[in-house]
Amino acid sequence: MTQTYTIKEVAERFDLTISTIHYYDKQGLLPFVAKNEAGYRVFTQSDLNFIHTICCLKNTGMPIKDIRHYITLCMQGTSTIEKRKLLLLAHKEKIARQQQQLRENMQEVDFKIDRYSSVAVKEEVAGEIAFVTQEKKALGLPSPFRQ
Amino acid sequence: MTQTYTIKEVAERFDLTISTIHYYDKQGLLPFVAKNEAGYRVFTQSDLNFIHTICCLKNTGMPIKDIRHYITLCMQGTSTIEKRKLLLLAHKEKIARQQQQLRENMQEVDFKIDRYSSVAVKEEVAGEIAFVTQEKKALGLPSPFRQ
DNA sequence: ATAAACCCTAAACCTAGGTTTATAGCAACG
DNA sequence: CGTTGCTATAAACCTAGGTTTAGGGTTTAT
Repeated sequence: MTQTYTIKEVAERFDLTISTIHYYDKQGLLPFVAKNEAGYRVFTQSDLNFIHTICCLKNTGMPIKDIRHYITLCMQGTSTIEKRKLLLLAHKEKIARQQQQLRENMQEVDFKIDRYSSVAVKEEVAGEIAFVTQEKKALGLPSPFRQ
Repeated sequence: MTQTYTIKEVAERFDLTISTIHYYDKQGLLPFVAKNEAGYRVFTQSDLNFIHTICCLKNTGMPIKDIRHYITLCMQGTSTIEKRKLLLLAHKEKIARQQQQLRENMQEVDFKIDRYSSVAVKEEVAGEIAFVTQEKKALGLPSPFRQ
């Protein structure tokens, strides 16, 4: 017999809550999930494949309405293949920009950590405080430190 | 004379809106920004340095309350250097996990794009649809395609 | 056959991170 | 000196992405 999964099993497998799956269904992300006579959702293996894709898009910051658009295209058969590809290519660009952004900011954080790891860090930070204070003073403004 | 900047200039430089700067100030992210006699914010060069750091932390997903904590530590002088360093090290780990997550999911997206770029894509997708439909049918469930 | 565990929907609620609106005080230009 | 533009605060409003609650069926284990 073909295996099926309950909503609880799916939630555990993808580290989602049952509520989140309900929410995704209501948002039109799970049109492929069927229900049994009792009205319970019945998840098949291919449903899990779709949900894996949904999580992948979600984890890379795609908004729910765009994921819905992608899934809707998938449900429309082979005629939408080119559209799906373009949608994913555009998303790939977005991911690449996120990666670039993270790389740049990671460098800044690393730079600060390095500074905080220097043997002369106390002197350096004290010097910075002195500079800021002097800059403010020259303008007749109060120092922001030790409030 | 030491240069200063208006809120508008700061907003433009960091690609924020004036409202966002007001909001950040209200959230305690800008305790270092002084005001002139008229109550206008006066931004110095070192204020811009702090704001640069704030944007860097924000762009890597640090929540506002954590940024506020970091800034508060900065305002308390050299005694908090170790705490600041630990805070940034923890954040660096979070960035690294985000990078790992993006890398993995990017691979999946690439894999899908490759599939959609195959010469036999139409046959492959049709086969997938057939498989899903058969799997559902075996369970007495309807096919989700072409709704 | 009944308690415990599980599933359903609908609707209210929540949080983060802003944005908008209303009202009013300065500033700079012609 | 008035008009236009910039700035301020407070408070209401907004959006995304869920979460919680309420009320009610279903399934499973004892």
